[in-house]
Amino acid sequence: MPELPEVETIVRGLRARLPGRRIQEVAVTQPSILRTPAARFVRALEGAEVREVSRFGKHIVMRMQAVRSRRAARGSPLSFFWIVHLGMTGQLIVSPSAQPALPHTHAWFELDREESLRYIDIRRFGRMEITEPSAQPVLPARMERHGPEPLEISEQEFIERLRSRKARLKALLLDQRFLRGVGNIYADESLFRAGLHPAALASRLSPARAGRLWHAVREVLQEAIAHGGSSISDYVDASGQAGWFQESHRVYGRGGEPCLCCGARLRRAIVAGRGTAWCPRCQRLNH
DNA sequence: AATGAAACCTGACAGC
DNA sequence: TGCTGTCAGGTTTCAT
Repeated sequence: MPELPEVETIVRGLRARLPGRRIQEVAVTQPSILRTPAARFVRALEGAEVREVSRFGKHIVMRMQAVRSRRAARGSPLSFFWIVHLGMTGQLIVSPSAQPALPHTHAWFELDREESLRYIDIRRFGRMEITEPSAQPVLPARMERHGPEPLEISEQEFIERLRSRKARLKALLLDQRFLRGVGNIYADESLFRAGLHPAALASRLSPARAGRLWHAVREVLQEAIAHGGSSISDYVDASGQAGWFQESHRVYGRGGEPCLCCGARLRRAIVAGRGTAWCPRCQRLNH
């Protein structure tokens, strides 16, 4: 479900309500969503305080201040990361505690002021974990292998990175080790805006065309964030509101329909293992 | 290094 | 009505 713009929208919502608050009670009813053993997960989070909410690619990263153990009562406070990946259908929503749990609610975090944070995930592809408490907590090794943030990488670095790879553009944009945060919707939308074919080989791209892709990716992601993300079926922000960038999709979900630019019939096929839509006239393979 | 397929899940929808 | 097959915003793992 959620790609960078959706996760960013959720993070902004959580950032407005969570920092400074303490988790009073944790209930996990579906432990398979956890990467950390359930007992350790619950023990670490109960009583811990949210210090900071941020995004790392498609991950929500919350820096938590650990409960002071009696032994470490005089040391400096320890913190750890609480990391959430929403998979395809995950939702993290702050609701009044009195509100009954919706179906597929797999974890419940009771806050103060009669509010609770719920984790809902129909398909259960999402995962949560916590890291070791430390004065200077570190992200899991798996995440350290991710590529740069698409909105932070410079045009020059993007062009070099792109042209050093042989894969198809679509496969690269989806590869989190190349760039972190782009998924199927924004890969297709970016390629359309750059006028590049999804199956074009990265190594054969001219610097100018690679630069166009850099601009297109930024533009699409920034516009999507400004529109609160794309809601296809499940995505909602931290207060349960849908986004509206799906109204601005130019190719995603429009296979068979006319191109908004030239009127040609948009194509749809599997590229890099994922459903892909593009305009055969605006996005040519041979340049 | 790159690609493809399969696995992990539920729900919506099309077709019969 | 109900069955079957296909598809869906993602990632990981394994074989080639």
